[in-house]
This record gives sequence, structure tokens and C-alpha cells, in this order.
Amino acid sequence: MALAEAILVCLTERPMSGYDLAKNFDASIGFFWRASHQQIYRELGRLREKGYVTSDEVSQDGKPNRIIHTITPTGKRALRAWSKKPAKHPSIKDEMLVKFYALENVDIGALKDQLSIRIEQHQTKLVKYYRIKERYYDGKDLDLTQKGKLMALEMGIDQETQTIRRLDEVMVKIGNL
Amino acid sequence: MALAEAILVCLTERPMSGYDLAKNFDASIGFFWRASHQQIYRELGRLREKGYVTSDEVSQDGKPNRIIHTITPTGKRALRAWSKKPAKHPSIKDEMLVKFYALENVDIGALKDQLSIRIEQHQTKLVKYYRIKERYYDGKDLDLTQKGKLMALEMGIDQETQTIRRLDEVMVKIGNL
DNA sequence: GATTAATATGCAACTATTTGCATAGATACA
DNA sequence: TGTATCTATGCAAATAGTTGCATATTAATC
Repeated sequence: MALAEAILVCLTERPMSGYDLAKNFDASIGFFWRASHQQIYRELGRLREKGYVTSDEVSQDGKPNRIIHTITPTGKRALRAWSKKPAKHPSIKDEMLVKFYALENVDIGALKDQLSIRIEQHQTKLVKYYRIKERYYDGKDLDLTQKGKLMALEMGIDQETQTIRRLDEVMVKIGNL
Repeated sequence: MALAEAILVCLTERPMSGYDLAKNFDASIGFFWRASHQQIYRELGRLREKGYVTSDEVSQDGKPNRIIHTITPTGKRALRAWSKKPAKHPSIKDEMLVKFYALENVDIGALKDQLSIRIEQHQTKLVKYYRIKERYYDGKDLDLTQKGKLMALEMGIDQETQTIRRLDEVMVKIGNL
């Protein structure tokens, strides 16, 4: 499972609490690998058992205690080993495409609504990506870590742009049916 | 879950055995919703319990008996009801993008290999799509069912084409690092 | 003073998916 | 005659993911 590795990747940047990780999964690495906070906490337990992270409780005033997780050298080695293994092809599961495939057995008006929503979601995502790009990467000197993140981000931007174009075209097509 | 519905969609075309369905999931609807034969057989049991399909054993000579599943009117109603519910956004889980995101902690040579493999896989898929398009849809009069399938197929073709272009570009980029 | 939101953690139950195994007849081929 | 492949079905275990719930502190707002 790559959830473990996605967490380790985040922790190479800096030690974090489960809460921080959950935020990160909402805002950056989560663009490529989604996970809920429940999943993250469970996985952190496993990573600790394997010795890939160490966890230290830190008391804060004004806020509940946090448990800060730090990647260990063993964890870093595991990450590098993982990187050499072939990446799994992402699983394909898109309900909306199944609905297009089943056009005759479907309420086309409802499908159009779903298509609109989908287009909006992709636009929102695209805007988010552009904001991150401008804020953290544009016109800056970048090290290798940042170059990788930017590359992933630009892949995301390209993908969203093309997806929006494609869905717009489909909207026109089902309008003309 | 849309596996149930994907199966029902297939069965609107014609009654099928679990084996036929598994083949279908490998060759057509599986482009939008992957499922293994184990999943399909289990789901068929559930659909039968709900009264969405009926199952009849048919003896064949020269081959093991088949169990033919037929969608019921209740099943068709369930399908139409499902079509009106908002489609879930597909879950994003791409190990390779996580590896790009984590460029500094990764073996870049190995990542390039994985990228090549990925490009090849998308090319294979694209060729498959084009073959299906030429064979079943090009220059033919199409009814609504077929139009829907063609639309889904063309979305697939567009997606694969754009993905290949994008990955080719990334290949150049990591070559220049 | 009460309520809401944000921070912070986690368990339990349920659902879904993957992987490995098991069975068995028929056909093709070396 | 053996072996591999195709047809055809399915169980069991392990892993992964989702949903609902539970707890507790503090800060801000009404």
C-alpha cells in the first residue's frame, strides 16, 4: 500500500502530527493519494510498529497535546526501496462514465446535472493548483524536492485543463442528442 | 457501490453468465469500472437476493454448465434510480505521482523505467480503443445505446491521448534534470 | 454564558477489493 | 500421454477504505 509511503514522504519534509498529516493530505499530496484522518492514524500506528517512524508527545499550551511523528533512517530506506518497485496502475472507477456507457438506461437530464457538477469540481481544483503554483513555485529558485512537487503539480494542472475541455465537449454532445 | 450497477448495465444488453460478464469487464465496461471475476460472482449473488436478476442454469455439451443471469424489471428500475443519484468523484490514487512528488527521496532511474512502462500501457489501451471504435462504430447508424458507448469510448480515447502526451513531456523533463 | 469552530486523537463496524486457492470438463498440441 | 489453455464457478483470508461515533481543549463569536 502506498498510503504508508505517502505518509513517509510527507515526514521527509518535516516531523508532523497526525493532524498535520491529515491537513497535508487535504492540501497537497492528497491530490495524488487521498486519505482520511482515520486511515492516517491507523497507518501511523503500523509505521511505528515497523520502526519507520518515532512518535513523541509534545504538550502545548492553549491546545491539546500533539504527537509528533518523525521518519527514521529505516523509514527512509524503506521509502527508497519502495521507489524502485514498479508503480501500480491506478484503479479505474468512474461511475459517471458507466452512466454514459449506459445512456439508454439512464435519466439524461440528471446525467447532465452530474456532468455540470463534475466540471465545476475540476475547475475548483484547477484554480487551487494555480494558486499553489503561483504562491510557492513561480519565479523562485527550486531544489530537487521542489522541482518534483512542481512537476507533479503541473501534471495535475494539465490533467484538469484537459479534463475540463473534454467534459465541456461532452456537454455539447449530449445537448445535441 | 457501482459494481452492482455496472453488472446490471451489461445485463440490459443481453442475459449473461458470470464468465461472460467477467469477459465484458475485461473488454468494454471495465475501461470505466474494473472488477475481477471473484467480485462479479459475489455481486451476482447479492443481485439475485435483491431480486434484481434471475439466474438459470443451462447445460451445454462440451462445456461446463453455465448460469445465465437476466435483469428483472425491478433491476431495471433500480438502474434508472441509480442514474439520478449524483455520481461519486473517482478516487485519486496514483503511486507514480506520489513518486514524482517525492522526487528527492526516490531512485530517479527506476522512476524513468516506471514512466516508460506507464506510457506503453496507455498506448496499448489507446490502440485497443481505436480498434473497438473502427470495428463497431465507424460509419454505422447508431441508436442511443450505441451513441452512449461511443461517447464513453471517445472520452477514453481523448483521455489516453492526452495522458500519453503529458507523460512524454514529463519524460523529457526528468531527462533534463 | 452558551454555542460553534478548530485543534487533536482514536476505536469500531461495515463495505470493498485483492490475492490465493480450489474444482472440473473439454480442447489443442507436442 | 501428458500438459497447457479455455471455459466456468466459487470460497476464504487478508488488506484497504469508508462511515459513524467518541473524547477533550481552547478560541472566538453571539
